[in-house]
Amino acid sequence: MDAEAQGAAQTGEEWADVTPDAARRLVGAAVEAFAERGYHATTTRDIAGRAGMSPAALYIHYKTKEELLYRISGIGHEKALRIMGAAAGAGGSAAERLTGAVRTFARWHAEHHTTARVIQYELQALGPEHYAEITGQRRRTDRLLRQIIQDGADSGEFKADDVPGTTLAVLSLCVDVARWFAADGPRTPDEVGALYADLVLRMVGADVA
Amino acid sequence: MDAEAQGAAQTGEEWADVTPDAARRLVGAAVEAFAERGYHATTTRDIAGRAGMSPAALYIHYKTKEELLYRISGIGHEKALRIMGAAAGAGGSAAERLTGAVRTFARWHAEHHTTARVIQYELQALGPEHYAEITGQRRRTDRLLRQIIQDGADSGEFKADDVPGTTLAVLSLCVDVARWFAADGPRTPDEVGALYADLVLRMVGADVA
DNA sequence: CGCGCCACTGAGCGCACGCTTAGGAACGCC
DNA sequence: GGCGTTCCTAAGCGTGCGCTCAGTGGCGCG
Repeated sequence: MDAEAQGAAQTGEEWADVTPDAARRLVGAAVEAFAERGYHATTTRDIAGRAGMSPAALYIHYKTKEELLYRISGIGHEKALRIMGAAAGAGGSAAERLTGAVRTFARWHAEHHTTARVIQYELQALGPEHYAEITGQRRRTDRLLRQIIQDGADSGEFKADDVPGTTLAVLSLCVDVARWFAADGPRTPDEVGALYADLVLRMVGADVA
Repeated sequence: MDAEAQGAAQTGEEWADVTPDAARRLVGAAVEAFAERGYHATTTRDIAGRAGMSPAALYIHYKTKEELLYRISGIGHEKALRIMGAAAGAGGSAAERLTGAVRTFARWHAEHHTTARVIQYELQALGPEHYAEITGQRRRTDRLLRQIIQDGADSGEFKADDVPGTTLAVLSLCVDVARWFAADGPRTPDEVGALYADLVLRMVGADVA
């Protein structure tokens, strides 16, 4: 499965590598609840209920409610990092790599908008050391994208005066997809990815095909 | 005071038209607290404490904690709508109007990032009818921006294939400033406005000066 | 069959929440 | 001074939270 296909594939089992089964169901239930109402407005009773368990069962698998958020954030950000890494490591011109990166990154945020919402907008609920760890993961993702844009600027392929600023804008654009995207809306994740890749290529001053 | 200056001016008294004084202090305290920790993680005791009052004093001026958020959202969105309206109503080409709109809108979200954070990311905490009302205000802002982009597309000034999609992306970009902007960061609100105006002009395929 | 193991439940602890109520200080007005 | 109004506080009510713990059912294993 190449980087392009990875984003769209298997919406079904996003948490496949969480075991045992009960722990996985809890993660799924928590993501749903956190995305819908926010971390602080979600109760452990609600999470356990959605997973078909009693409230006490949650604490067999996770020490606290915060640890659930931490696990979700870790797995989610790792996935985001892998997507960006695959795009950055692919061959081709800077424009081709940027197109791939934005298309898959934006598409992932649309496709998995519930997970993305949680990992992008509920981070502040993490404890300080967990927060710092996740922030580090996020910085690595940023760096990969910045390097692509820097490459294009260096080679003259892009006309970007402010590489860090442009990187920030591109990431911000992709991440914010998680906020507004609705599964029953007029756009498919694929369409969002294509639109955003096109818009971003213009932003960096590449020749649009 | 013209539309361009309006955004940057008087960071000090953002809530000048809230009276009496105690009600205004409560709004200020609530915005600070909501922006820092989120609506649900903020307690009425915390808000009252920041405003230098006892917890009970809050309920003299506001019926519930939710009403505080509603008032903040209403005033904030009205301000955002006025900024966009001033830019849309200004004279000049579509490119000039779009530049002004993005510059002031993005700058406002940077300058007032605490307020903006609350009104853009805590809306879901509102009750259903308050939420619907605020959503209406937001749709009016969207429409103003879309019209500018549509004008440019119609006149051939812009090359935008997907006007609603481009509008969505531009708004998303500006709004998300509130999420990442830090007052002690490397960029001033003016710089953010200028950078974003430039990036957006490229996005719509206008000739960049 | 008997035993140990362990995921799980029912009941509930202690706490902090949103919000209420009774009462009082400060002030304007006659 | 007497009185009403406005704005506020101290105290606390009822609720639902995150989390705990003693006990249990069902399973694998000899």
